[in-house]
Amino acid sequence: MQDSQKIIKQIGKNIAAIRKRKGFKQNDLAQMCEFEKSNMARIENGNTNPTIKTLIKIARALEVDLGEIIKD
Amino acid sequence: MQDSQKIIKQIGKNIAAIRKRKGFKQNDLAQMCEFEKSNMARIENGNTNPTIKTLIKIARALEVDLGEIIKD
DNA sequence: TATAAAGTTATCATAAATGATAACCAAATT
DNA sequence: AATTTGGTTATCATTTATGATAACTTTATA
Repeated sequence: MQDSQKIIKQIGKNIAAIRKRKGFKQNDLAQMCEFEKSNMARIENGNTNPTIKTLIKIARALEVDLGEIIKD
Repeated sequence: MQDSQKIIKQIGKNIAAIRKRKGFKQNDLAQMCEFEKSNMARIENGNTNPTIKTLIKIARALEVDLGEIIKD
C-alpha cells in the first residue's frame, strides 16, 4: 500500500535521526541490535517492512520509547 | 527475546480491546484489513511477530493512531 | 587527489509472516 | 442438550524479512 509505505519511510527517517543525534553509525546500531548493517540501511531507507520485534530492538538500543520511532 | 514477547502480547491485547470497544468481531476486523481471521487470532494472542505494515492496516481499520496500538 | 570511513545496494540462503483452508474449542442462546 | 457464533489452533504453500557476504557509492579527511 502506498500509505503504509509513507509511514515506513517516516519510521526509517525517525530511526536515522535519533541514531545520528546519539552519535552512532549505522553499523554501531546494527551491532547493538544484533543484526546486519545491510538490514539497518534497508530499514532506515524504508526499503523493507520491518517486524515489530525489529523495531523494538532498535528502540531499546537507542534508549527511546517505541512510540518515538513510529511517530510521524 | 522474552521482553519483545511481552510487548507483542500487549499489542495483541490492545488490538483486541479496541476491537471489542468498537463492536467488531475478529472476523470483521480481519476482513477490513484484508487478511485472514486466523491471522487476526495469531496477532491478538501474541503468537506471531507482526510486520509494521500489518499493524498499520489494523490501526487504520480501527480508526486509531498507530501509537494507540503499540502503547502499553 | 587519494585514502578511508560510512552508507547503500545486490545476491542468495534461511527463517518466519501471512494466505488459505479446515478442524477444533468455548460461550452463548435456543 | 443441541445449535450457533465467535474465537483458536493446525497445516501447508507462498511471500518476504533478515542473515550473511560482498561489491559499490558517497562523504569526509589526509
